[in-house]
Amino acid sequence: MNQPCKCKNTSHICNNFHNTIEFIGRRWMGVILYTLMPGPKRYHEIVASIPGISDRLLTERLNELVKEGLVTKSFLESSTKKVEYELTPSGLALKEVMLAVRNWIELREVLQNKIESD
Amino acid sequence: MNQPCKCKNTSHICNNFHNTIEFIGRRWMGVILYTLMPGPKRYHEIVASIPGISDRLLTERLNELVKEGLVTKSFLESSTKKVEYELTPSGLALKEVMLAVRNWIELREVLQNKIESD
DNA sequence: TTCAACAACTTATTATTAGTAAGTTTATAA
DNA sequence: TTATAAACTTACTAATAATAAGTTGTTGAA
Repeated sequence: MNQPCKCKNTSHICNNFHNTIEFIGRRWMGVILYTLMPGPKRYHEIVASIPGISDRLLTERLNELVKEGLVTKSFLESSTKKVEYELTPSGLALKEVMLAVRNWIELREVLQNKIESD
Repeated sequence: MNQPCKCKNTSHICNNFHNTIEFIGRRWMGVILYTLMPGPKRYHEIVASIPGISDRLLTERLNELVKEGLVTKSFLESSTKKVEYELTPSGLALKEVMLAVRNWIELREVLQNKIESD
């Protein structure tokens, strides 16, 4: 996804930032990462915890996450039909971003209410 | 975008979280917000600081931001053809999220290099 | 032991979103 | 007064996502 950053000497926006925020903002990506935060999950467990997601998109998003090194896929019990997905250290490190988003949601509610009551 | 959060009593993922992370992750949204962080900008200044963005999409994203109360649009000098876009307090509060994303990018580089050299 | 249901996809088709290009309107500058 | 620029708007094409159905191996009950 990203190259080593060379943004020190330009006035433009860092491409890594651009790529990253749109990558984790792709449809379902955020919630997939979020459900994996507590620990590894199997495919159908992810489906169960994300109402509305289609299996096609889930497969696609999980593949992208594996490709980017944020998630690992492992086969359980030497079976090709039992898989488990788990966040890598890089993936787990996104927790800070998730928390920042959650904090913002709460902060925003406060700010909007304040404005309405002015 | 969001409703008051009722997630305390469900095992599912918060819809506000889902909506929010995909809203700020829509194409160009992140970089538009990022360029507005230092202060208000005129339309053509935003175009100039985001290489590759089309004016159609920029207009669309700015309208969405205004609608969500993250940006205000004001007309300068009683002219209909000079506009300025500025972050609201809610919009500005997204800075924490942006910083978390930037931190993650750096952290990830460290983690990936560490893994490669193992 | 076979038949049904499940896990984890894959393929095909339709709908939504984004990108490109050209046109519009008011304002300013030469 | 004519040209250029600012800030859109419209029309059309390309890319991405959603829906629905089909595939392949696995497990579990009758």
